[in-house]
Amino acid sequence: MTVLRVAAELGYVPNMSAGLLAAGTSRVIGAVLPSVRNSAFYNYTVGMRREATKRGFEVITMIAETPEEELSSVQTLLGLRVAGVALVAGPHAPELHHLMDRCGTPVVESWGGENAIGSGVGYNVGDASRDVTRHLIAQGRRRIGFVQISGGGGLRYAHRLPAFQQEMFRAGLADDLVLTIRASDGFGAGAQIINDLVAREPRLDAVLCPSDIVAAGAVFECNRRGLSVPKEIAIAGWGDYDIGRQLTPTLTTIAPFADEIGISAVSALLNASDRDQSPIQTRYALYIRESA
Amino acid sequence: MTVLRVAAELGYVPNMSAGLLAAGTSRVIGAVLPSVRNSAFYNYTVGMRREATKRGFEVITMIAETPEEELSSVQTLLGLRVAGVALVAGPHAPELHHLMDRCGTPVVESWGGENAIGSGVGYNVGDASRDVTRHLIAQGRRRIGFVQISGGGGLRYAHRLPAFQQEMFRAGLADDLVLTIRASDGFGAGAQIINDLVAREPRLDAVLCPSDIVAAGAVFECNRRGLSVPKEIAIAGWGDYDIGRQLTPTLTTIAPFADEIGISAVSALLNASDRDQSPIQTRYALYIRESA
DNA sequence: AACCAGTATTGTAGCGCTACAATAACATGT
DNA sequence: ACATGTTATTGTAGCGCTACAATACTGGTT
Repeated sequence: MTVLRVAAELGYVPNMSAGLLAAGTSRVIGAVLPSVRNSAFYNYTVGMRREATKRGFEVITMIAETPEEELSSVQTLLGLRVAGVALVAGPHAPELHHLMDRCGTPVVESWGGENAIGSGVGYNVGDASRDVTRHLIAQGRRRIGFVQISGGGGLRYAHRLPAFQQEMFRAGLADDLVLTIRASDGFGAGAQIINDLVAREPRLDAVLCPSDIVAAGAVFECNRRGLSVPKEIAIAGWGDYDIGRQLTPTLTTIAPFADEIGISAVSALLNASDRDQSPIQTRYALYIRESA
Repeated sequence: MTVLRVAAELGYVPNMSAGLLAAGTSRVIGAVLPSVRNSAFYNYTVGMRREATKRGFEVITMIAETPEEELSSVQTLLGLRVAGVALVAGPHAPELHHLMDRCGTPVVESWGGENAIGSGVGYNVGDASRDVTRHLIAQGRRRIGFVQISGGGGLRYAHRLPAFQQEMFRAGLADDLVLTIRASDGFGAGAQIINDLVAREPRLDAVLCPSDIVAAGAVFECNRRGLSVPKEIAIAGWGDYDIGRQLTPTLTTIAPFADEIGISAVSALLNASDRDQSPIQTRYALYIRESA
């Protein structure tokens, strides 16, 4: 036993490469993230780490902003012979599908569900979108604008718009007040969307934003214009970010329970033996606060 | 050559463990981050990836929220026999120093500088703090509150308070309006600090916040109280986060050029052969905007 | 004392590569 | 034709571990 003490003293760390090479399995799982600027992805990693630690695994993450970077990250991870790869839904390099099919390493794709690579984990974005829309309609809002995100992130939320339009149609309301912004716009988009939507519909009385960040930007712009939220206009966010709780008014939003996605992703990865390919649904909630 | 095509077709990825074991070196560098909830750390990883890619390396990151997690992350990375380890300044597990000393793997510690493990990379936090303080004093502010962060993150900013106090003393002003908040408080801290500081000094005319997030919270609280920013009270942030540009008023802040820290960290790691242990100073800037 | 099942110990092949030695093929000069 | 230098090809040891076979010890039976 004392040999271990001395070993530790000397800074010895077992060579995982060798161990892995000999044993053929490692206790490391790899996650590829498309940027980590928002707390949702952060919570996702927290969930992954919690579940992984519980089962004696470690999580290493690689950040990839483009499909090409994602592919090369996955190759690195596969080269390291990780026990599993956790992907996030989004546009993938075409080779990636092929690679994951043949490599034999378990994969999950989170935040998407639909025709995922490997098993899918995510919450029902369509239902969530329906919930917010119904809530706004029930409030008596009639001219509701919808803002969607283009580019990579947009893919994760493909079901939002159809669900919105379906609900609007069912209520006999116009569902064409739709605006598309670039994914990277951050807070700055908020001002833009209020300008554009008001220009198109002066009597605009609600906006459904793709994230709390955009929603916060929209609230700032409404303040500048002297438009009162929620009296004259309702603003709904998405993602339950910190800022939504602190803003005046606090933001009504969809909370995606991102940590549960992480937990389920790791579980799916490590139970990949039982070929239960049915997508895992995680929970979400509509938090009704002051802004809508 | 066609064999490579077939190999790729079959989803073959070279086993890095084997290659590493044989060659003794990998082209992967490992970074350990203490959470990635703010854009500063994100930009840091962007810089690291840019520089690493340029030199033909990959970056894998592990997130560790406690010194123990950090230690175990480093062990995993060392087990993987990465080419270098990039740490972020903060409280480390005592074993970590010892481990890094003996393991022979190059290390850098970023965001700190002072008595770093391995080579240090960071900007001069003291100078930055001095700059903001001088700016506030030059504006005619006299009763300036200073908010610091306790816990892990606080260590990265240890030089802020002394620099502030030095400048205040030099200007003949009271330097004891100091408040300490917990690192994790986010936006919520903003309200708290305005309450506490005003209670201690009703004629408070400026606050130096530890982050733009806290500063934004403070601005929100001032709005609620009907305190006009910057007319009655100046609010300075730190970190140049997105929100600071979008808030009304926009936030005066310190921009740390985090991507440069990342670039320098990777350079230091890969040039570790030349034992140039002198800390690397990266740039920063005081962005004077509306709030102060 | 001889036997056997059960347990602890030691020894060794081999994981998939890379580095480099050994060898083969070739060009050049006398 | 042969020696010599130069480049291309092939072969092989070994990186640090793990899995498992081989062997050495137990203690309880007959």
